[in-house]
Amino acid sequence: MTFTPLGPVPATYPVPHGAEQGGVVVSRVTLQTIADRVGVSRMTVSNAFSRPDQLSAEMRRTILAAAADLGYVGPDPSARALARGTTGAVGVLLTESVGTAFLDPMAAAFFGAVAEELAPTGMAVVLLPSTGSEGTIPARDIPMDGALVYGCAGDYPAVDWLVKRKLPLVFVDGDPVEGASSVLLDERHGSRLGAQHLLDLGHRRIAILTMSKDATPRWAPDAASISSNFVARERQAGWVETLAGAGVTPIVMGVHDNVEPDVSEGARALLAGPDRPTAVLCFSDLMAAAVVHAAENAGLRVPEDLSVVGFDDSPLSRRLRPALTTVHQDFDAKGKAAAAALTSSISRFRAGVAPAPEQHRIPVDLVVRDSTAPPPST
Amino acid sequence: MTFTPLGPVPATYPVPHGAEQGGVVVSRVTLQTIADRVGVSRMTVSNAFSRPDQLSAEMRRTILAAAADLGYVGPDPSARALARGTTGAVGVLLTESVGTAFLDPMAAAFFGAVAEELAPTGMAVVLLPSTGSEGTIPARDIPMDGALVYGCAGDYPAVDWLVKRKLPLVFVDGDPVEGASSVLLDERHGSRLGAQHLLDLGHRRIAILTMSKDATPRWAPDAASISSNFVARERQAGWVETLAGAGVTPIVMGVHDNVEPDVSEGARALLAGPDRPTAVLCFSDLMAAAVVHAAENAGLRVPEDLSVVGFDDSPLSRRLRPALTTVHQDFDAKGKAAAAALTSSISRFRAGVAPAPEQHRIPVDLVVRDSTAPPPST
DNA sequence: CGGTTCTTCTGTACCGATAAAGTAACCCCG
DNA sequence: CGGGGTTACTTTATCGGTACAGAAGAACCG
Repeated sequence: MTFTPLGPVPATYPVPHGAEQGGVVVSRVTLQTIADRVGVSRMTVSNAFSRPDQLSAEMRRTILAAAADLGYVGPDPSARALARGTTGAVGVLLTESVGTAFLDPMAAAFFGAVAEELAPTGMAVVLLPSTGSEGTIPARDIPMDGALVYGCAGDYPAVDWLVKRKLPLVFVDGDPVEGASSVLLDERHGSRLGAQHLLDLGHRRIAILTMSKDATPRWAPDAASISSNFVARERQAGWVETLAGAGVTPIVMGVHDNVEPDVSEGARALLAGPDRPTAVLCFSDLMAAAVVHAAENAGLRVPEDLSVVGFDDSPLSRRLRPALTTVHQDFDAKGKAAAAALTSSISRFRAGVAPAPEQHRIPVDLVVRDSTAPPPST
Repeated sequence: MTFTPLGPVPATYPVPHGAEQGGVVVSRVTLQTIADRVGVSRMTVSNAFSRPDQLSAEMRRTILAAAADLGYVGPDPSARALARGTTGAVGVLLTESVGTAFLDPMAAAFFGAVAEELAPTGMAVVLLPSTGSEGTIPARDIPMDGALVYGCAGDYPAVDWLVKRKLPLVFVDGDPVEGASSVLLDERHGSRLGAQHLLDLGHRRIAILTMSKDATPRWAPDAASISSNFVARERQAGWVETLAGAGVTPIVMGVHDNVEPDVSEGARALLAGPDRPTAVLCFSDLMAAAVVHAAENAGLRVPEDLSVVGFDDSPLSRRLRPALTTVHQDFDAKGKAAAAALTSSISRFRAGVAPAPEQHRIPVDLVVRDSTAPPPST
């Protein structure tokens, strides 16, 4: 085998497309550069990096050495993405601004589980800001092989782009689009358990603290003002159904975002209102924590004067004093299921096989701790 | 203006590269397809999408209509990335497995802040699993315009790939490589404040609960076993320095990951050990919470029997009973600074200007709440 | 009315790779 | 010694765009 001797390399700062840099034009190192240097075809160099079984070990060593010498890192990811038709990344779309989504510990934990589960496949997760500006729309413009839609109402514009791109999609905690896979919690069952628990303890004056469409906390007696969010709707249905079965009509308070300070304000408003409840069913542990806090400030004891039920069983709920009675969800299982559904959907797509939507439903259960008790005996 | 009439479109499921699908070959819709249909050059169609000012409004409408009719969503992101040399995504590299990183509320909040800050520029954030398998290494293979390196030791292999790629980089909470920007907390000052606070209260038997290299909690009297992590090193230095100034030698306990259940085990071990301290300086609020919990279980009152100082001032610290004395850090400012440094670095790079590393140092301060008091008077 | 400047489109030349088919040399074997 | 099967490369044909330098005609201007 013959190849030209390896010379030194200009050590100038390379810029995209070999543009000018400090007066010196640096041509970027590509497969061809290496091919020329070693005296083989470009394809052989490509194979040295991407398909080692296609060439002799010796030639591969030679090529890799030349590449290292030239400061070549590996095939350009963008070019490879175009040529191969895959990018090695999947998107995650969030309804809320990405910032607030990460303030929700359950959401964060979910992403972690997804990313973790995806890591062995070598896929990275892209967070898609729903609201790109400057004319760029991430859901439309970012290269990706598929996407997870987390907690989004189906009518969301960004969801539309993803659908139009015909990307493999998995909907998590939200209404799925027809023909796509979904991973949902058994929300309604969970909220039924919570409501039944309070009824069993003897409570009759029960409040609900949940998500609403409005920007500021407000009384939300009507279904219309409940958040159009799938999760909020399902939980609401479970609570109202169960309470109605016992002839109880709940007081409903809605807040806009499941983050501080919204939840605290909502909790305060709820307890300050007329006809104070003896128990509160909360949309999340975060809200439950806020209610406990507000109760403390109002001189109420939990659970003696006020029972509080959370939702999620986040790490927070165990740390809190009193430890929170809450509905447990397995975010790890949720993340795993979502990641698995997505990868299977992507491989079907690549193989040119028709999509086969999967519907996963993650079970939940009630964890009774110290924040609930029978109502005061007044 | 003339153009051919618009006909119907085959409604078959398109696959990458116009591959075969159920026996029918569907050629993918590209700029050329639209150009042919409308009777203009491909370039004009490209301009209709990417540079509206380059053609008449009327022509643009016509083209967009034809595109919509053909089910064309927009220029293919991968192809565009190759041609333009930019991808619209920036990476975030984490030392830990991505999963555990998201269990740390401060880390999650930081990403949120970054993503939020980046959203207006239309950039998406890619989470890079440090350990891709199957021969793919995300740090090397994912298309991106720059990256944030979060809390990574400088000798990390994935960091190496990023450096070799000559991507614009910003190092956050970790040793920066030469020539790159960095965003760091004033860690040492923070830990000094915490230590001084305990000394001022009169404590002399003080323990440190921090990160170590070992997989299981253990006594870590020597500097060598402290985590090689920049943050751990800096905080340790601040604590030890300050305590040494008062002639106090701390008891040091190290845990491997800043997540449950590691921290709980470490806390338990610390309090169960000989010569129990009257105060503990913790690496994080999470650890502080674990110490408070462990103290409770051991029948100790906080702060009467044991003072606890956290680090981070996470939302948790305010909720906890007793509310935590801790070192406040502004993760929002950190995220904003990191995002800003990265975008500026990227635009320099694009312009072909030499990099101008920025060094940001985010201030911290001590927040005294209810978890610290003078030592028991025994 | 000739010259300059817009506006609006077109042509050419990449961007940096991969897939699939083709070719030449070699090896084994009856 | 000719045919089938490997191995090790090379050739050819894309992948789907964008940048930039024209070109042709309309508009402006003193």
